[in-house]
Amino acid sequence: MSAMNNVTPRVRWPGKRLNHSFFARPAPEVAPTLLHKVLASRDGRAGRIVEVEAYVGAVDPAAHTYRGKTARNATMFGPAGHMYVYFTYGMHWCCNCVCEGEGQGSGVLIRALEPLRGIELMRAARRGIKADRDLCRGPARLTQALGITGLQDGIDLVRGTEGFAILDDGAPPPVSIVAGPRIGIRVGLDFPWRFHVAGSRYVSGPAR
DNA sequence: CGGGCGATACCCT
DNA sequence: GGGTATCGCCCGA
Repeated sequence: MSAMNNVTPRVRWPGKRLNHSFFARPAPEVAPTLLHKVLASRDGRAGRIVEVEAYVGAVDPAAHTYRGKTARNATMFGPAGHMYVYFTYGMHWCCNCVCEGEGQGSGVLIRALEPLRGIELMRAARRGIKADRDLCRGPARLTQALGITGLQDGIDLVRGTEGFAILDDGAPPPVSIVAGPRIGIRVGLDFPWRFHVAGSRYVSGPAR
């Protein structure tokens, strides 16, 4: 019984993993195509992506990478398809997928999920919050629901060998996508790089 | 459903 | 030392 050291159950991915070239494009191009894809954990938790924001190094004053590479943002300058996880407001983790190519510092922040699977695990991770709607509505809520922290900074979402992956489960793309300014920033408001599924109850911010 | 407010620790100037 | 890619709780409607 040498497998006793791994306590976490591993389930089959509920979809097929995306390939590297999907992420190797400019973030504002990748972002809307991530809607209706699935962010999944190997322990069975999964949610459909319904809201994202693109951040682009060098030209985007709202991006963490705007002023160049630092210890905190190093992952964003790495290979596309990896996960950049950062800590904010003294208590919250948020996750992005790195886009374009190495050295660019661009990526897509995942802002909200519609819970699909492992909902009881999500509820436990979210201190028993009852409403499914509130489990993953917001970038820090979804990381908490899926168990994502700084430990996952830099993991490969394409190979999926480190516990998390982004999948295509065959769901059709959204019928309608809303683009607008990003949330929670003071600069870069002229870029319409927030994208969400029109009419989704699982999107953060004021309901449309 | 939406606004106001406090909590919190790390990064970078 | 200032600012932060936020959240939960409270309140009123």
